[in-house]
Amino acid sequence: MTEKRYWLMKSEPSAYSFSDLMNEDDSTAEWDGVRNYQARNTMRDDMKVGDGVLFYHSNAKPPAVVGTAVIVREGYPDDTAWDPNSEHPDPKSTPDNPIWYMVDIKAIAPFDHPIPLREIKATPGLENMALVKNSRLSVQPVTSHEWDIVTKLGMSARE
DNA sequence: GCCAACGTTGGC
DNA sequence: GCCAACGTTGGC
Repeated sequence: MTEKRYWLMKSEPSAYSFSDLMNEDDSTAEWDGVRNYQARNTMRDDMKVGDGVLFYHSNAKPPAVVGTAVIVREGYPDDTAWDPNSEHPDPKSTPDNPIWYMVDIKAIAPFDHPIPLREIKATPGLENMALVKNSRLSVQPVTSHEWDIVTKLGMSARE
């Protein structure tokens, strides 16, 4: 039994929001369309069923962590890559030689209080989050300590 | 293998 | 809308 790990995944809410995920059958969706090698490697090699996910809204007002999700299927080829009608086709990727991978995630719960990036930057213990350090990575690791702080902030009732 | 040009991300 | 940071492409 390996230790449960934690991740953060970004989406622009205008393209796909946490509410969209909640509205899927079984609150579950394929996380397709990722075309970045580092994010690909994370999904293909590192994410395991049961790992926790912070769902982050980028390019939002304000940008914020808005809820939690869980990995329900481990990395498998992203078939949208060889669909010319998909949003991110990549003719170099084929069923025999897939380049891009995806996972399935399932929504757990929206935060009572979304945590804006501004607050993450100002919270002791979160200043080293990949979100702050490398703001462009769309799938990134989160430490268990960071997970505890963020979920506690997000789920607790505040004045 | 270097690196300039270019495209994308994403906060502000 | 601006632009910094970063990744990718492609000429050489």
